[in-house]
Amino acid sequence: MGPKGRRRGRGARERILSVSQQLFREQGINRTGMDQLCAAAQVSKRTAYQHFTGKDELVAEYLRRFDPSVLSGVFDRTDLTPRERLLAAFDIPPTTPLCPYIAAAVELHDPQHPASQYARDYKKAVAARLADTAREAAAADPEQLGEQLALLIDGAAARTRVLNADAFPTAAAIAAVLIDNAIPATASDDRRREDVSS
Amino acid sequence: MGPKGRRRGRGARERILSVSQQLFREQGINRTGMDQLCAAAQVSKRTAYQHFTGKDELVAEYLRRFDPSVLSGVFDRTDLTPRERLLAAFDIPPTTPLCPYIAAAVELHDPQHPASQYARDYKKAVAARLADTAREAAAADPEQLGEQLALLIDGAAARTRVLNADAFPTAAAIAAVLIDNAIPATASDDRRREDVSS
DNA sequence: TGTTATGTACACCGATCTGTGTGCTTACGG
DNA sequence: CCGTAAGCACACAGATCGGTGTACATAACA
Repeated sequence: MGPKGRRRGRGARERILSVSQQLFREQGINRTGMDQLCAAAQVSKRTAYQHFTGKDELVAEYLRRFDPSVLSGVFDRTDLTPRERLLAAFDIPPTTPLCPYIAAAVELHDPQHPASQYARDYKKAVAARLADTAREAAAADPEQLGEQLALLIDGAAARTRVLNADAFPTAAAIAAVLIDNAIPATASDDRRREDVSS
Repeated sequence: MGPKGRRRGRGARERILSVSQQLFREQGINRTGMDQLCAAAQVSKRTAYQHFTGKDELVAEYLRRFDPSVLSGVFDRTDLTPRERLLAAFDIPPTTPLCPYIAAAVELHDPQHPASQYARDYKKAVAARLADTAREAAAADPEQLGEQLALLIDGAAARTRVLNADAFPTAAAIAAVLIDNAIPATASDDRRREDVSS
């Protein structure tokens, strides 16, 4: 239990979760078998099932490893004004096949599945964070703006997947309109970055 | 080939496609086996594979049976002004588990799959129809508005699925803002239906 | 009457899936 | 040095999957 023993594979559990990030995103959850996953993680199947009671638990745990990079990565940028932070949420699609939460909800197809429940919680949390930031930016109705921006993000993610083309710029354009409409022009930052290209 | 013979099951093909609509939507594509599907359609598996070369073809064909009810159902309403038609596209979520095109793209997970390709075509067609209607409504940039509204619809669909709560009202609110911004107030119809409740 | 589609019933194939059972190896801790 | 625990290799169970092969039944048309 303590941080004593255990050296063999230097953290089989970590390796399993690590390759889960890769394989579940690249191939999908259903199309990634435990055999392949364990082989890629250089872990025996027996060991995997000693760390996770089943694939369901593994999938749920896999989903819980995204917040730090995505969610916090945007909202913790103190160098940006709240208004800029809201827009920055649409600049994160460098190599995103599809929001894994949406993918999991669709693939598992069971709202009661632990992973589906977590996906729901996560989406609510993102909307809440957006609402908080909107409130910081002195938006008229922060909750509504947060929910609207969250919908835009999901729409861009889904549409990017189906069309195989980046839909985030479109979403960002809508977001700009909504933000301008919701935040009074007398707000703290009305300095524009129009001509400050590059 | 001709419309002559064939009486046994009175259209096995139709029954197969009919239950596909139900089962693929209720249970998902991957979780619906051909055995179950054929049993529900009261069709022998052998017959099914004489009508469709494989499940892939069946899935693709299954997706092609939605346009009439959804797409045309909204755009062909001549009783509405173009502006109202754009908004009416967000009033169609009576019993929609999830847009089947998004679901298929995620579940099949192969952009080259016939069904995925059709999903792409369909989404483009919807955006084009929205753009046409936007042009009818004298929008400033019809293509952009069409793409934006399409994104809102997809966002509402995805979010409804993940959160298990209807997200179309939020999308409709955004749509109203975008439409008001894009269509000059001097357009043909500036009659409001604010107080005309029920 | 007989031919030809069309469909049925049902066993069956090989592949793949999640999950176990079993015995062997390795490394650390006393 | 020896016990213990973590891990490995590997076969295997049981289920389900997509898809086929085979033999038989029915109905329309000649």
